[in-house]
Amino acid sequence: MVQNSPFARKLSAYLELSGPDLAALSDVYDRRRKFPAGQDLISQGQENSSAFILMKGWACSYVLLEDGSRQIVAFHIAGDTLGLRSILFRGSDHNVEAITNIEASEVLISDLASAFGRSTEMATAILWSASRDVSALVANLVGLGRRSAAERIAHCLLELATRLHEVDLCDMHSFDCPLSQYQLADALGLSAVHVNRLLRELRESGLMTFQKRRVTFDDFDGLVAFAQFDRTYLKDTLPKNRFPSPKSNHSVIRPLQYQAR
Amino acid sequence: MVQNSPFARKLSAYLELSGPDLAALSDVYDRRRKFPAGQDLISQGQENSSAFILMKGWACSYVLLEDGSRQIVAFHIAGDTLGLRSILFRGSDHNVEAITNIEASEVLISDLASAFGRSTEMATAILWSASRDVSALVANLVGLGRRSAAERIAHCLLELATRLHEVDLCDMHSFDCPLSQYQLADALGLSAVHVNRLLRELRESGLMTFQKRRVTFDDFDGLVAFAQFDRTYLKDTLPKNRFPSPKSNHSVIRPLQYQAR
DNA sequence: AAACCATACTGATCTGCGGCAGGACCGGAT
DNA sequence: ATCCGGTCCTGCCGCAGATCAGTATGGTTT
Repeated sequence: MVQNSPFARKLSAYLELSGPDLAALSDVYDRRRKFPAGQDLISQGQENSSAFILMKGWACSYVLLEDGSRQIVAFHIAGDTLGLRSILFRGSDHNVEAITNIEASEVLISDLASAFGRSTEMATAILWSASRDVSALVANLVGLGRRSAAERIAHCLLELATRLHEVDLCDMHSFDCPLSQYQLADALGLSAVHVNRLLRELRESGLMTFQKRRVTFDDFDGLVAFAQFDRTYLKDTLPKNRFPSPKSNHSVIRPLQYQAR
Repeated sequence: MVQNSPFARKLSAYLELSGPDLAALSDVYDRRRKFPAGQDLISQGQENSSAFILMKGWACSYVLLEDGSRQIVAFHIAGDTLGLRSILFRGSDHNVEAITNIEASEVLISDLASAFGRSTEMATAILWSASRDVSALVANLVGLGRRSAAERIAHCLLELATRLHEVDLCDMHSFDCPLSQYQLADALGLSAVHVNRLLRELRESGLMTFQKRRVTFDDFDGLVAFAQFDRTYLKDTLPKNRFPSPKSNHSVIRPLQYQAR
């Protein structure tokens, strides 16, 4: 049950979780909460905000600017951590909003401390997981800076597909996507109108279709080429297995076999 | 000596480093290396790449795209960590280049493990430091998505000034800046030509001057308003002091007095 | 001193994308 | 059935910023 949770599955790409590790995670899962679509879980400036692990549904992190425009920083799906930075800071530097109805487990700072105390590997696994999120962030930043609008759209949806695939929510041909064109625009630094136009162009060129909350890749290879999507992008972030195995007897470093999944 | 290193100073905003902690850091500092301006310390795809702590000079992280354009992801100054993600991954997902001649200390994965094993606070302090870097990344991403070119330039230079101020390399009125207009353009998603024009406009409007490798804020308050620069931006990332103090007797959590510096 | 190269700087022209305005469609509330 | 708010879709116009095509300047090498 707990082993099958999306977060445990993510971490287990890095190390094999032991019984006590899983028990610690299940403490967190007991603090499960539901939020309706549209509600903010975390607000900018809010002090002592919580962190969460997203169990079900979609969410996004975003920042509001003084002029009223907003920039979505990341989309989150099952297994992602939400607002982990915030619990280390005095106040949150971003908002997190539920896109669909969601279920999320609250993570207390004491959970983090106990996970870190549990074993060096556990601490490193969490740092590793956080680092993957940073890699995604960097990829988005590069897109915003140097890719055309159409490439950004294609890239974003390909990346989402890849991440959904990791938690078995996408077969790499099509997936259900609850995002509105406005949300896509806010994530990609575009206007909703322009997103609409480009989606039509992508559809007419036979590369992909995004209609009725569903994304379909009509010409996957063509789309990958068009978006200059790096298929190895997630593979590069696989863990090294040269971590020295120290005194801890809780966890066993798992050899590199993640690719075979 | 070691206490005065820029990285130790950064971490000591979070916790008071104990003797053994400092000793561990000094091991790292023994592996100090020099790199000439223009050289890559870390290359995209490179396996088993190292991480570094930048001791002196400027560097930047960047990504190259297939079409030859590049996006600079972050500028690094003294005290910043370089390529920390890479040592957790199989290959680096970005390049790191020396902008000036630099001195950097190599960080081995065993250093990271031993720092994590040292104490829960040490592990959390490193996570905290990494989280601050992520916050800066998010701020850049927001700028690329939603700010005008001139705002981005102003914002970027104000942010650099703030960070330099933290390590006593800037008096918040002017600072030496080794960046070329090309590098600024690559960081802000602009063409060098346009950066040049906008720097002239900023100069003519009396807000700031960037000439001869030196940035001067002619009208600091005006510039802050123009760039919508959030002065509290770094304050929000100050540590909480509600971390539970556990078994470790190495380090003492320092109360919140960082602002008073 | 000549040659070279990197960077700074400028003007003319082109274009990708935003802004606005308006219409179609749909599901939910009354 | 009617209203209403949200989302999708389209056409037109204007502008921010890219691209091209240079000149100027200052530092380094020979």
